[in-house]
Amino acid sequence: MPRRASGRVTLQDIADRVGVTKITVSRALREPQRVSLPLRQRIEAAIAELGYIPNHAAGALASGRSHSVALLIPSLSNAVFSDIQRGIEEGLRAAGYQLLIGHTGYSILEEERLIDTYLGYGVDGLVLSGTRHTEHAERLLRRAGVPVVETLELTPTPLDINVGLDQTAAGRALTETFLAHGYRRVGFLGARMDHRAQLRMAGWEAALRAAGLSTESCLTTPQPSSYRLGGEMLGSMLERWPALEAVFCCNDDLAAGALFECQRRRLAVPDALALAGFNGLDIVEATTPPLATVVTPRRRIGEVIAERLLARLAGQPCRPHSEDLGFEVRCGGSIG
Amino acid sequence: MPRRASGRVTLQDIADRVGVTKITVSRALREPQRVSLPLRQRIEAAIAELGYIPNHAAGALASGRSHSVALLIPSLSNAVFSDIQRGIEEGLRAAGYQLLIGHTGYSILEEERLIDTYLGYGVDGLVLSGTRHTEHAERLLRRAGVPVVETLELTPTPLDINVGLDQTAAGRALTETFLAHGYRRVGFLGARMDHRAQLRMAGWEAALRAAGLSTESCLTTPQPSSYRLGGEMLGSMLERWPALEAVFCCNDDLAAGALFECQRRRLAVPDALALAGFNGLDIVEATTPPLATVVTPRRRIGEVIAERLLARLAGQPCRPHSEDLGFEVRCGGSIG
DNA sequence: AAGATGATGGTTAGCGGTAACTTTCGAGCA
DNA sequence: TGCTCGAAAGTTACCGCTAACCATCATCTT
Repeated sequence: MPRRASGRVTLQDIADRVGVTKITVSRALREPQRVSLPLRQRIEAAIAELGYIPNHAAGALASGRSHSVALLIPSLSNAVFSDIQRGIEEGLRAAGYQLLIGHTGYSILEEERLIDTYLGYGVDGLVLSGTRHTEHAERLLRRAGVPVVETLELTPTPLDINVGLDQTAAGRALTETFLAHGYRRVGFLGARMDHRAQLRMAGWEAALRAAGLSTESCLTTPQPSSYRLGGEMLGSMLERWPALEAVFCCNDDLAAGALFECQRRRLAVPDALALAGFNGLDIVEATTPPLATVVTPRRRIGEVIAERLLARLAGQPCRPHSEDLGFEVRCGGSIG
Repeated sequence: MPRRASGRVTLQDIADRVGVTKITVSRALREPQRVSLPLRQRIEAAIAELGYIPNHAAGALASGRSHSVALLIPSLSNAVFSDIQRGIEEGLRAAGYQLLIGHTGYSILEEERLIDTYLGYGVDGLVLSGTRHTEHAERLLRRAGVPVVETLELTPTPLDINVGLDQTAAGRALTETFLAHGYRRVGFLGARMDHRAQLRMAGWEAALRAAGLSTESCLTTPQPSSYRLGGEMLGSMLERWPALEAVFCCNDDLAAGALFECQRRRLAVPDALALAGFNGLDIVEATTPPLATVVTPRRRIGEVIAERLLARLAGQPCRPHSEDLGFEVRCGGSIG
């Protein structure tokens, strides 16, 4: 009895070809040692010959496992997320899991939509950037019964697994480095102002408050970061607060843009103005002077996520918890 | 009869709750106008109350359509791909399609694996970066019966839809711009050396050959591009070919790294050395001087991909073809 | 008033796999 | 020789959903 004419090759086609039942073919693929060698070889030959593509939708439906994990990231062009992705992917691949990616564009609504989609495909785990989600998304996640990782920032109330670093402490530490070098008028320059940027800014404020200094010189925008924007915003800040001695930019891109603007204005860094960024991307070492920054352990975060996820997928239970992987303040040459 | 205790909420649970059959619930979701208003409202209430997550794996299995499209990209951190992604996503979302992303790390083997995975999930379309694939991948794609887009570069033998630009012509045009400005010793600096980098290099060679000039000053590496690497490689080139007048870097990151290195060496750009990159990313306008580059219509490429894909998904047939969206050479200030 | 019509909802049969149990059969052992 | 046992393959049922067809009933026709 022929299968639907148009359709793709199924297990049944392979089975017919070899003269066995489809469960045997299924086993030859998933548990080869359970099928005798000669038969297995004939099955493999038939698979190659007919060009069989396993239907994961069907497999996931029947077994409840898909051997894939979804990672939802706010931005594709931000190197922060690509480092984390690499760490996760490397760990998962070794265990036979595929990493699927979704792009949220910093929108928790879009995140919700993707959570729904990927859970609907039956992914075995989910990694989210950040700890803020829609109410509906949290409900979905709780009911889903799969391990969920929230990453980058830390939260006292993790949904499940939380791996990251204390963004506020990092912002504070960097600001205190400025203070330790004698700077007093330290501004904050922020773009996008997603939750992590807000936390860093809170750290900046806390450090200044603790030192009894003004937190007035603060310029933020919801626009996405770019080199151009960093330059423009630095211009605005200098115009508005000419006595500014140092600027903490909420990420490296903005800081680099600010540095380029200083170069155009022939404003010496760090003598006339000190600068710092956040993340420790490639560019901070390329500029002259190298930029001060907070180096975040992104690769390591990805690796730890993969480890924790695999442990859970292997059946190891654990209760919600946070892991703080720390950070490192680096002075570069832009704080002097 | 109770459903499995542990499991998630299914259509049947909603149906039981409301007192109808599951097909009615299914219709309420997919074709609301086919279900009477009062009943629909009761169904919607039950869905909200019980927290139903549709199982797309099952839906895709039963219907053969998943309302999702996969995009496979070589690198997450490269802004080139994020621009394309944005263009595609915007177009697809309006039509109710989800864009799923896979990361190949410039490996066609990994690409093959992801093609297999996503086809196995029943995606309705596939967008690939580049035109080179494994033999097995091409076989899978041909059999899959879904629209396939190859993008960025052009090929005389597209699998299906091909949208991009002529990388060789672009490399040649940029090199000819150097020549038009009187430069004679024009080097090529390339990293990663994926297929597109090779095509650009071929354009550089062709332009120099046509002008009867030497193609000796060429330095390439399989390492991934970075600012640091651009600086280091420029150093090597200057050491080896001190008389070099201009360098065509195979992308903007390398060019920026090279420019930073020139600044460190107090080598005036473009007076002592001219530089150019490729792609037209944000950074080329941020540096001093702005970098010469080839601006590629990435966003537009993404939009056109979405258009073509949607036309095909709506049933409009078409035979394999290529679309050339062109490019624009921009001199910045680094060619003088 | 009888049949045609359209709106609404139900029935049946799968999509392509896998889990769990069962059958078959030859080897090993007392 | 009779029995147990394990390896190898088969049977059955079902995962959650949708296509295609069918049943029902109020509303129109003429």
